[in-house]
Amino acid sequence: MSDPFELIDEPDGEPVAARGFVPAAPAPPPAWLDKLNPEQRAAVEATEGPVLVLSGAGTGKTRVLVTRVSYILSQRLAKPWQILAVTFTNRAAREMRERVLALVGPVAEAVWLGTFHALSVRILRRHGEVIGLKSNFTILDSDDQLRLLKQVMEVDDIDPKKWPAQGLMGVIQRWKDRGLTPEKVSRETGVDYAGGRAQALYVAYQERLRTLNAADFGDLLLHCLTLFQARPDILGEYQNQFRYVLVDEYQDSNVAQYLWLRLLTQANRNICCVGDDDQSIYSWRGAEVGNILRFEKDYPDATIIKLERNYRSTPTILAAASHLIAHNEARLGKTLRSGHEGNTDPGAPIRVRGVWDGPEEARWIVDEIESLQRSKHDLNQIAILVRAGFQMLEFEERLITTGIPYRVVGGPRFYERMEIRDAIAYLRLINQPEDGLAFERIINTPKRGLGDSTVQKIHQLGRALGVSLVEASLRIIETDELRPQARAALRGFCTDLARWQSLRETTSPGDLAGMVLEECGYIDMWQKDKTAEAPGRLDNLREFVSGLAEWDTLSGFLEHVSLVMENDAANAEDAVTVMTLHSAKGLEFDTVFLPGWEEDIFPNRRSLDENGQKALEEERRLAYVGITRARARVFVSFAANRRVYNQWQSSIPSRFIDELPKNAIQQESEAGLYGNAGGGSGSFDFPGFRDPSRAGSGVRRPTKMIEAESWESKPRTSASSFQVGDRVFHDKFGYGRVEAVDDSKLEIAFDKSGRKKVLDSFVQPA
DNA sequence: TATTTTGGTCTTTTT
DNA sequence: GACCAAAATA
Repeated sequence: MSDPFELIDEPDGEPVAARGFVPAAPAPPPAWLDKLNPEQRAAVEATEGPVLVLSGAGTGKTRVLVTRVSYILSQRLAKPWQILAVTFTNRAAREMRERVLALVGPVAEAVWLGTFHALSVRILRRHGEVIGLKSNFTILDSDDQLRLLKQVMEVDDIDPKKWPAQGLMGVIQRWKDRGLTPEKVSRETGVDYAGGRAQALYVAYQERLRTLNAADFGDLLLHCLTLFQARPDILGEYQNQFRYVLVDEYQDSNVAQYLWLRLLTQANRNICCVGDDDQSIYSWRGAEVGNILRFEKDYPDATIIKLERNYRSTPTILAAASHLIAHNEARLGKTLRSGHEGNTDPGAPIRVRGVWDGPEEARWIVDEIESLQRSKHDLNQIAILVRAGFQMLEFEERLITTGIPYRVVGGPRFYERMEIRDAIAYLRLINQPEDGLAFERIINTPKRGLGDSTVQKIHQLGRALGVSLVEASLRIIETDELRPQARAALRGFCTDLARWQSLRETTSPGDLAGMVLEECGYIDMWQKDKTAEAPGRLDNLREFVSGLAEWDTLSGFLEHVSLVMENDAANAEDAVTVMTLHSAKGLEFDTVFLPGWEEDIFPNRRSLDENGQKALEEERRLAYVGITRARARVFVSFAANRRVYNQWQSSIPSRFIDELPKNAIQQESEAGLYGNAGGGSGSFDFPGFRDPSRAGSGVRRPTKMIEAESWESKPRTSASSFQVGDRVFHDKFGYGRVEAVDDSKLEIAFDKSGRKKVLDSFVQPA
């Protein structure tokens, strides 16, 4: 790629002049600036001083960030490595990098661009010794964290039934999110966990991490803060280096990230934060909307720019989203309006459909996808967005049976599979012998006759001598502590490990991994395994090894794995996307399906129970995010019955459905289900559901639901023990009389709630 | 030590 | 109903 701005200067290490930098000869404004609207352009050109860009959905937020970086480079306001651009997700970082590269060329490679976590790692790899981390430290995933914490709690005799490790993990993580090291935890919420020992356990946990030369996710930020505070000289270097700082999705930053930014920017204050309070959906993870709300207080001289022109969605979709989000009270207040002025086409209405149950919902959605496919729609432009991961299964099944290609984002992740984690554990141990968690994971995988008792002994010795498990193993095989069998096996393992370690310098990671897995017998183990999933696991291992070939250092690969838990290859082909609403933020599609709009699912019950009104508003923001992902078509659906675990439960349409403007939606319900078969829209009631008192009027006699059911290959449930005319009682709806029986589905005229379809397992004879 | 059985938990969202 | 961890059994 050409480089019109001649920016590939050799790095000079030290910035020429930290402040008052004026380009010798200002370059003419690049042509791509003209493609911006006035607000966007203002946000790009306001390079000096603090800037807050309040950017509604689809208003060109990423474009502003990308252009701003490019602008700073093209105007020679800074060298590439003097720009710090922070994103929230790896995907956002990748996209931003690609787009900046496209605008200004390969110089952009040198920009410090990445997630908070990735950038923190970069800093810690360099200066970690200050806070006691060697530069090859391991980053633990949540699995390892939990395992480690369990060990710590066990030492302290905490009853895992009473105080689950997961709970303490949450407490500690929230502390870390707020930038609290163990000493700083005082009267914070959560100290009374585990009978008031939470803080002591936090201390112990951090100590264990240190001896393992490891850090968890929260530590990456936290250690940076400690480092900056302990060594003003190092902080000063970074402050000097980063002349311009840009932050994406600022509304999702937590306290630790806020402090991180503040430390790095307090010298020259050229910070530009972009965010949207209406899309703040991570408070459960410690995000503080307060950060964006207090920006003006922190920087009284801040320039504030609002982006409200939406170029993504049809006016109908915008109207629906705006109407919905207007139900929230805590807002900075922005109004989205269409960026295409004079456009008279409002676009298709949002289709809202009620169905009988989950499988029916999946069937309807996939049918719609098929018909879109027939009319030549790009499958990549279609997404099914669910509230929670478990909802995805239903759609996957249906997509598989119909043969429509799909991909699941954020689903079962490649690197979390057991065999992959095992393989990684081998590599981790080779890379970093102190990694005791990796050691424990693989010491007896494949089986070497080194069971619990042996591991316990190694542990004991290790703790007594204060050395790593590998070191302890080496010592213990020189003694008679272990039985001859175990001793020989352990000796063999140690010898192998030493040999692999020595090969690390001379062998590529890919070759090394292949060799290790072969020699340790891991491949063999799965080949001997006759279970159904064994071949798949071998495939995964093969893919794993070949994927490794792209890396030239082992540590580089391991870092990638721990920061990017997804397998980002193999994503090109035409496929429908299935993912959670959370991971959909920042993306856009022509067509979006939003299933499961039912009370307790969406808004999520647990969330509401825990955080009440605040949570409801966050759920509503999530709905807003979902709708605004769509350019042209939105489909909302809800089912009258859901299977939860093994039980059927009847459900009520989500309150968010009522919050959509009636003139923007087209309501449709399954024949017989809501009494408006034949497609009359107009009224936005769902008789018999929302307003039981009116259920009687206009309810057409339900047609049989078997038609749909017969598609299922599942065996029929045995016929109901109820008969027409029986008096029954239902927990939710009270007393009633059975009007019709269809397998296990009953149609019942309830005395108080009108006529409903329910499953026989929910009623009892009255 | 290895395998089977039981019992408990899961379904909120992720770097 | 599926998955995991701990307990019981071979």
